[in-house]
Amino acid sequence: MTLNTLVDHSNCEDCPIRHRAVCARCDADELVALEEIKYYRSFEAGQTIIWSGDQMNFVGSVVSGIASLTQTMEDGRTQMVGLLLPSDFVGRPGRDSAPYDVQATTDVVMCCFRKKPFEDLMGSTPHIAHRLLQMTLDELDAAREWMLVLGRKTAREKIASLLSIIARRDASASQKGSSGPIVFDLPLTREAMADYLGLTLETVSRQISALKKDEVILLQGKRHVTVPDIGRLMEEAGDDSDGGFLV
Amino acid sequence: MTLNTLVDHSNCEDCPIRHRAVCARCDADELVALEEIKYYRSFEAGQTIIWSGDQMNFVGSVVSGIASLTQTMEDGRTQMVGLLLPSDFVGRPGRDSAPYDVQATTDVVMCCFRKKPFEDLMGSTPHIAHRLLQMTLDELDAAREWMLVLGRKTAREKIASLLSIIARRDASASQKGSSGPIVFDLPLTREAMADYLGLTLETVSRQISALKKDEVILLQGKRHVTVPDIGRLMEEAGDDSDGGFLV
DNA sequence: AGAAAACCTTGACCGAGATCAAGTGGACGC
DNA sequence: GCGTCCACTTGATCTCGGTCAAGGTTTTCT
Repeated sequence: MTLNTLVDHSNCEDCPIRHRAVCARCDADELVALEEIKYYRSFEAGQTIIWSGDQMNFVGSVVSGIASLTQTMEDGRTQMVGLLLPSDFVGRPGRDSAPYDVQATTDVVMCCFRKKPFEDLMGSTPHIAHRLLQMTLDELDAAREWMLVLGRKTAREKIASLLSIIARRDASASQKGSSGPIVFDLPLTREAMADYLGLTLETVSRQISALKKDEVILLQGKRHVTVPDIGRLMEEAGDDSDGGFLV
Repeated sequence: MTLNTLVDHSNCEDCPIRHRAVCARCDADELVALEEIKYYRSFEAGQTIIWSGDQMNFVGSVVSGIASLTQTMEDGRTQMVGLLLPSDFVGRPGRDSAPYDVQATTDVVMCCFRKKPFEDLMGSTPHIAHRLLQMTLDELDAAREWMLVLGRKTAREKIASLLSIIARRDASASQKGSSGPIVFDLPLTREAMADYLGLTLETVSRQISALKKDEVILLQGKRHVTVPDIGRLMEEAGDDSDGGFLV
């Protein structure tokens, strides 16, 4: 899923601009070229960034906040099909209309590039095209991993899977390497979690309570989560030992 | 889904070799270069083509038959995450190990390219890299469309969705354009359908019987299906009028 | 041909998760 | 401070699809 930070930032620490999702290696010329066609846009929590079917005249990446990709049936059933975290890429070079809604789950800042010049740049810069292919392959793997979650896991396993992804992402951001407890704030409402997991919000609530009761997680308030033992959480998720997810 | 024929073959009718999935426009030089590194492999129905985690030293495309991508949990629960039809591409340039099992659902012939030379070719031929990006984006869209099926549709809708995809693919192959009945043979066992839809085989069987009783489909034997009214079938699938699926 | 193995169907029953409904608790505006 | 709203929790009940079991049909093997 786009839950992964799709990019290796390790050799890119002092990148002068914010679209590191695209510039894996901070090549100076590419950065200058990108710099010239970029602009920022802000969105408030709850706002729809792109409607399914809309013309998309930009591509870009999330700078801060969390956006979600959702599909909706006529009768209102909705399924979240991806989460966009900071540095994740949005848009499909070569396509003109969006295949699903993109919504701001929290307040979001995006760094956008006008599509046409970006595509031109891609044509003349194989490195960017290659990077984009790698990112898209990662997203495809993550989407397929999520198909297993949606199709075959129980409600409890689904919740554990989601928490485990978020926990491990946060761990890699802050307490990387250490095997101590992981602490984070849930960036999603119960309803958003339900839409991601193919459940109802009541079931999400019940299963979170159950995991709390069994001390797989600790809660302070409704959103602040402590995971005392990530291994235990991953067992609950039914994942094989090392996780499988590309986080 | 890889259910789509991912490539526009329309201007490629007399393509002299079989990897049209890669050569969207039959550029002569590319074809010659690809020709030099290609070879064929055959697999029998039921055989595993690639094991999850295996080193993959080739990429390629399906020439005939149907292959499936599946993920399996330790306890044996399995979820099919993609169907590979003729012309669909297999492999991830730039990656060395396979993320899921690839199995021959029917007898399969694949046209393979050794990975290293193929990657070299990609580097020197932006056109191929671009094509591959487009194909991967299509697969990503299809995978996400399938997430809606897995997460939010009822058993009956799931079956109708699958039949509808197969029917429309077959229709575009044979009776294209015409609005008459569509006839095809199911290329999957009930169990494979169940694995694809996140159901049990009993439920698949029951729902197919129900669709037959309601005359949404007609059956001769267990596999030969007639769809008298594709619009009706798509209604049953819960798809919006024009389908959504990129077939 | 006959036996065995796949593959598929149908029935009876059960349970995980949905649905319906009420209530809690914190944030915010007045 | 108090009411209102929103996100969340919890309970009671129902239902869809899973599970277990038996039987039928087609294909394959000997």
